[in-house]
Amino acid sequence: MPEAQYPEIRTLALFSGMTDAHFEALMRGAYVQNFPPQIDLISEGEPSDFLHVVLSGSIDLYSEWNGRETSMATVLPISTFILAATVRNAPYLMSARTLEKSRIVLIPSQDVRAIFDVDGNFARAIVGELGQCYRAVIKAQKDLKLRSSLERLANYLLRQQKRAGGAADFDLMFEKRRLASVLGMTPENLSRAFKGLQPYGVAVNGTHISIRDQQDLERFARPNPLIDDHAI
Amino acid sequence: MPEAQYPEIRTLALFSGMTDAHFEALMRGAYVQNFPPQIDLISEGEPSDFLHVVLSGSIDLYSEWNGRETSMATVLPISTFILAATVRNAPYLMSARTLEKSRIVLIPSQDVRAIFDVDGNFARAIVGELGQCYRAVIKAQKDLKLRSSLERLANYLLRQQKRAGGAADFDLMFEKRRLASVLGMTPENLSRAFKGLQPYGVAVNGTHISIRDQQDLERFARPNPLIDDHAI
DNA sequence: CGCTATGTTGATCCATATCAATAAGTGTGG
DNA sequence: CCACACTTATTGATATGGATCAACATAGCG
Repeated sequence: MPEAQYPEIRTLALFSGMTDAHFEALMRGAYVQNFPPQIDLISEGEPSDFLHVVLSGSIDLYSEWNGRETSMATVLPISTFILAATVRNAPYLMSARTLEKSRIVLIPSQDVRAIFDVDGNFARAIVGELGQCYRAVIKAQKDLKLRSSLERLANYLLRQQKRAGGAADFDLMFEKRRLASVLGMTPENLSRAFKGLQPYGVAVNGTHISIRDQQDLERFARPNPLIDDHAI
Repeated sequence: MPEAQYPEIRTLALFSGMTDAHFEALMRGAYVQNFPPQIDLISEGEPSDFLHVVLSGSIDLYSEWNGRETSMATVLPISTFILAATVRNAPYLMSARTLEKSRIVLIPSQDVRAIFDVDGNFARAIVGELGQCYRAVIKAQKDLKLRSSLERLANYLLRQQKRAGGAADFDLMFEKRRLASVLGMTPENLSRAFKGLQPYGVAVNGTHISIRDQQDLERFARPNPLIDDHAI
């Protein structure tokens, strides 16, 4: 793996605390690859051969059952995915595909486990990461079980607005078809849900969103830090 | 904390790999307490002061939002809960209450974090535990997003049957009211769902379940290891 | 034994899915 | 650059899963 890739990976919380020797041991077997859009990287059920790091682009984590499919999450740079499967040496629970042209680092899972076994700092960093992932899924599950689809959309928009810097106008990060799946609804229902938020000052034009009266939308959405705050 | 409690906690995967010195340091600040049924142990949003270990009884993890409530999971002996909040030093995302008379060990979270900081083996054990918790929630989310309530119930019954040893007859572990909440439906809908499974050979009498033709039920339920296998 | 919580059943309502048709983008090759 | 194909988004009509409301039955429990 080319030395030029080191720095941006090294700065990830997951890798920043380990010794140079261990980090280089990890990178020795790793390699970077560019993928076109809509390429399947992994399929659920396969053994976890590689820990993946997204350097650029974006990844859709999805699952299938009985002919149905749902988007579970989106991975954006710079972060890792399928860490849990790697450390547990268990099969992937989700499939992954590129959403756009993406640059991915592949680190052999056995190398990750080998360093994990001897490097306490790396183990602690993994705890931090897994703890965060776990809490993110719990929040997603609360969102699903406690809110209607209209409420999920409203809170999603408020979260995205915050991510985009808090301005009243921003753009959706991915196509509505996928947003619907992430939010656990059909595209048709999402289309109607956007209309359902018009009375609360939400205007949609393609991927562009305007939130006219944030107070008003919040009164309806009732965002809650224990569901919506990504930092906690 | 009385010495007599040590062994059963010590054998937990989470604590079995650490040195005696560290384990005793953890136990020094810990204490055991007996709680009656229906007692709130923690509330979501509170700082994570204690890591909890259930020695006997059972615990309901639940969440609330906007006047609604949902059961997220049930904790059975002998296992820990709210580990993620403890290691991240973050507020609880779920509330916990006893379902029956329960015996709980309370270990100060700061002690857990202190040992975690110096004991690599403990850190690795926590990775194992968190990885498993994370994967369990992912499976639960797939169950919720990919299956109808009837399918969730059918697969739940098959999982419980396996847990109970695989016999055709077994008893539900908790009341239907709570089961409905865990499965993400109303009690009325659960009642009807049980009827809806009669054509597949499911008979219900109070908390007692009989699965007349497992093949038939499985043809409907289509259990999948990547959702239903707790071991993977 | 009665009180209270839980479970069942029925009637109805509502949210969301499904089906179908159209419109609007988006990319491709001539 | 346009015409075409193809995917995505919207809109309408309808079906259905599941929630809600209400009445009643049942089972624990003091």
